[in-house]
Amino acid sequence: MDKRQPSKSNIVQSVDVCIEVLLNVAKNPDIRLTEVAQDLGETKPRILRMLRTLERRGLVRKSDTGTYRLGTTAIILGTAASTQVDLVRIANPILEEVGQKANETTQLRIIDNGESLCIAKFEPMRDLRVQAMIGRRRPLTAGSYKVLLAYLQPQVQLQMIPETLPRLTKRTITDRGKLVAELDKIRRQGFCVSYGEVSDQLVSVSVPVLAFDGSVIAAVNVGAPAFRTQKSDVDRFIVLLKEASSKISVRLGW
Amino acid sequence: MDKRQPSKSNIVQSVDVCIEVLLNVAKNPDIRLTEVAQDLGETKPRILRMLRTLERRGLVRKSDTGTYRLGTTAIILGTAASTQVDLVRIANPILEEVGQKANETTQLRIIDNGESLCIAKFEPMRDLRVQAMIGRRRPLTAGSYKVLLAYLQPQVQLQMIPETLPRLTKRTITDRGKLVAELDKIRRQGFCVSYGEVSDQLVSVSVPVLAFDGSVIAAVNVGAPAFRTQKSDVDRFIVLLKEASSKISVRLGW
DNA sequence: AAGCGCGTTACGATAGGCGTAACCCGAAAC
DNA sequence: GTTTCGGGTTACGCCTATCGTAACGCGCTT
Repeated sequence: MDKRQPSKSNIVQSVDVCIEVLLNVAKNPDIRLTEVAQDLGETKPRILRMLRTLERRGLVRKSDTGTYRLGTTAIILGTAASTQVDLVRIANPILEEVGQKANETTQLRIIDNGESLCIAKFEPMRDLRVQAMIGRRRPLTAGSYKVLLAYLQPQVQLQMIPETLPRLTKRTITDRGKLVAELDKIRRQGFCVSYGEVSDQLVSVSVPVLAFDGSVIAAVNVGAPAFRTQKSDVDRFIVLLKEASSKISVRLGW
Repeated sequence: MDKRQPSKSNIVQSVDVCIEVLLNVAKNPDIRLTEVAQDLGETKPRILRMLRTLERRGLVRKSDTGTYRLGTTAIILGTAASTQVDLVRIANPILEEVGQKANETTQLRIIDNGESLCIAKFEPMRDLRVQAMIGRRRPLTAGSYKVLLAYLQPQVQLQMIPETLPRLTKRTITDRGKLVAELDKIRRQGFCVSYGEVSDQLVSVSVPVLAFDGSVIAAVNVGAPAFRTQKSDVDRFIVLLKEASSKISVRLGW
């Protein structure tokens, strides 16, 4: 999969390492110099230079105990980004609308690096709700995020499905054949409902967001606790999500 | 101002340039390679390598017309950052609370590079409201953000005040002597109200967030259209902001 | 056809950045 | 108290990653 060309490349290695450092700090708040160096297999002086450079620009901040976190410049970058990435900018108000109507958590997910990645979300104001998190990754093969897989070209699809399917709960599909059959069914019906495949006691409904040529751009999703979700609710979610999906497609320019 | 030490430095220049590129793309969405190179006074091949490296990691995205925008990784970085920067994480719900009660826009601003910088905000749900933007900078010498200046050490304060004060509206203070006197008054009363100093027709109220030692960390702010803001409203805002400020101070650990 | 300007590639020269080694310092160990 | 350890930091000489020049392709305008 992840084939990085051995040395022949037109990228700047030190910059690339520095990005790794930044992402590492993002993932592990309050990490120390030595840990970063170990994680990335680099030397301490090198990482120190990188962190100092990042700190000077406010991308990371060093606490007085010597640990590193992201800094204010990263916040600015992020908010700028969410207005610049069309998909997110357009989907955000729509996710909120669906979330308000369903009174449950909604998400926008894309395929990234063989996984599904949450890039926008809405959580309703109620005590008990599904927790979503921008940046969180999930396998493509479990839960209703399977829709992302279902609309790929067959050969791409197959190479996205790993040999062994990770089992998250007892309901997770772990047989490749069964999964492919399920994907076929999803494509025919245009949505996917998952009962406790990712987390027990959670229902998840997803609908694909399609481009003009039928290729899949993203998935919109409602997640809810199973105990308060009737069949009729699921049906309602599907309708809401289908509306949302086509609204996003249109506003993206098709 | 912008003094970069000639060569003696323990930072990685290529990384530093790359950050400049990133910030440049953030500020100018849909910018082209050549423009970036010109803006930064660098050669095109160099910037091309940088952009490619950033693109590979999803920090920027190249459109099919050859323009660059921030990418999804930047969004992830940003949301991670806003949970990692203590001040922002703590202030956000408090800003929302004040904003709901005042039914006007609230902001959290810090001193950054001789300017005031918005790092968190809340906008109420009403048709006409003050627009706030994370990342937007304003001079320290105009508007109620003067509170940030008012609580600095006198000598630091003076060196933050430029020779000539930028005039934004006819109400902006442009005389250094008058400004210093005003700052003294602000420090004594503990807040600052600005009527149309930054934008005509806008009222802005700010209260400092202080550390245990009395040094200023940030400012919390309410901004509102003048026509619907009575003296009594301003007084109410001041009370709300003072509560908010001390709540933030406490939750920061003092 | 010629000219322009953008993005891109190739390549040889060089200085930027690398790792090694050593140092500092506080905390833990003894 | 001294010693040891491990974190962070500095110094410096070698080397290669990275740079800029120059040239190319290509689309659009003239």
